[in-house]
Amino acid sequence: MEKKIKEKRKGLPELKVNPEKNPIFRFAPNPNGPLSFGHSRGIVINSEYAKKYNGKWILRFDDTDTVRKPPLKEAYDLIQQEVEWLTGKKADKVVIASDRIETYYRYAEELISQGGAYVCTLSAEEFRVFRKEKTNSPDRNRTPEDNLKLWKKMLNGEFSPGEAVLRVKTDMKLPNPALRDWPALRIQDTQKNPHPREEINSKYQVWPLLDFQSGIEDHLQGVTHIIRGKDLMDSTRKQTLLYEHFGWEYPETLYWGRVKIHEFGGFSTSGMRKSIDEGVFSGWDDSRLPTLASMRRRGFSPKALQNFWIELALTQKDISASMETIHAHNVKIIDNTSKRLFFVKNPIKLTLTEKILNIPQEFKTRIHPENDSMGSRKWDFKKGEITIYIEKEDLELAYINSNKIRLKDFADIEIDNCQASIISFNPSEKLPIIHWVERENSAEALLETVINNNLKLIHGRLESSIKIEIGSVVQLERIGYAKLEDKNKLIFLHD
RNA sequence: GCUCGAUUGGUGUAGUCCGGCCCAUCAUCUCGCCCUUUCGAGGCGAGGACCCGGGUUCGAAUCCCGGAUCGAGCACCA
Repeated sequence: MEKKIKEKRKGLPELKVNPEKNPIFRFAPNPNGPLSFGHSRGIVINSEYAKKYNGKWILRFDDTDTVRKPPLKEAYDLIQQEVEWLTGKKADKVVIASDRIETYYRYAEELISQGGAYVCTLSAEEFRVFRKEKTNSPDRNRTPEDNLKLWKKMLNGEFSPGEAVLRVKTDMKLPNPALRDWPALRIQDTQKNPHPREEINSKYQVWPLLDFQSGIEDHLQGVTHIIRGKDLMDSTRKQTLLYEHFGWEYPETLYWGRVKIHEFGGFSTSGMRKSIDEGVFSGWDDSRLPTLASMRRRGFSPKALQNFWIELALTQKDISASMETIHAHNVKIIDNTSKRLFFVKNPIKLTLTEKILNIPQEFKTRIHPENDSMGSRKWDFKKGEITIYIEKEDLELAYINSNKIRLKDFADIEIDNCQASIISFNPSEKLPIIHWVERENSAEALLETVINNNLKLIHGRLESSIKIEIGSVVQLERIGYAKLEDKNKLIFLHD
């Protein structure tokens, strides 16, 4: 009698691994743009598993469509940088499909020679009828020799796009229509649509399709586990059929479901690319875009994204998550190190006089409320009278509190027509607490944020008592977290 | 239409293989309260779920049958 211990699983589920060899994972984006937030799931999951099982993971650029999803030249480098940012290190290996076209050709030829593939000269539309009727294409019975001749013609440019395609022989009676004699390589007019990588350009006009390229490459790289979206389930089945022709063993395969983020509408990489070109967005790192570039720019911690995806784990369920969850993860990481600062939006100027109580020489408060080791921030005041700024909205808040309000960490004041005076240093009444700045200890600053899906620059005054490094994330008290992008320029992260 | 796949609180997730330890886990969320000179963080408490219908069984979130719903694929896209 064995007592079964049920322990709650935390993090990623266990994988079937062969103890004899270290597993190899891969993530294969199309470099038709930098990475989107959605891509980060594939990177996090695959790299985490590689780490967990002491394996490797390969970053592979599946850049084999020069017409509909043309690769973006800059994306190759950008993606590698983003991967490094997200995982904290470079991918263990980088493979570019367009560098390996001739390898794919060799396997295509081998498959033709074995009678496992044939050149089909039916148009896509014509073939659709055969697929539907479960009948063989008239080209299916050609000998391997004849197919090889036609294949050479494809390579020599004797066919135009759509006139010939290499199909993997499966079985036209297969219940799943997607699997019936699926296309492996097709012709693209690379004169008209050259590959953006100069070394490739118009060099090839016969290009593998995803199922073929990916299937061959996974085997060549010794990939042991494929973890990808469930939209690629049929791809697994197609590739399994291809592996049977070659006598290869298909890797362990797992899937994740679709993810919808409430706040993001439907963005496709190609759609974003178009909008950026048209000037609708300022660039790939526009705050409104669900790209890694945008999240990185705003100051998200890569660790937060990792935790988010690990928590969602690996299920085939279609899920719909909210940015709030990601924010919650991020706050946990950044809060402890984020310096507190006052930023007054739409500042209203008030003169603080000594009508009731005198103004002290200085103002001092902690940089972080719980973390004393971060020290304090201090403002020196001139004697007699100083100029302070509060938010317009907060002035209204004072009006509904008999013109009284509490300046955070400082004093209760009474306001009388742009003149204010300290009525108490201790919180004497339950007054609303607001943030504020003093003229000599603050500077004009801009806060970039998104309002109603528009980019807005909010003018304000930022406390200048402590030096904030450019690129670091601070908490603007009562507003939210923001990153100092430049001197006197902040970009809003989240609240 | 055909072929896959999924279905646990508002949102995610654990448990489902090997039925009892599950009047169902954890996180997020919402609402209270506490602490705090932030609308931040923290603490405490509360709220809220096994898609439906049958069956098997002493016992079903878990096994079987049927249905519903959602999603994906059926591209010379990835």
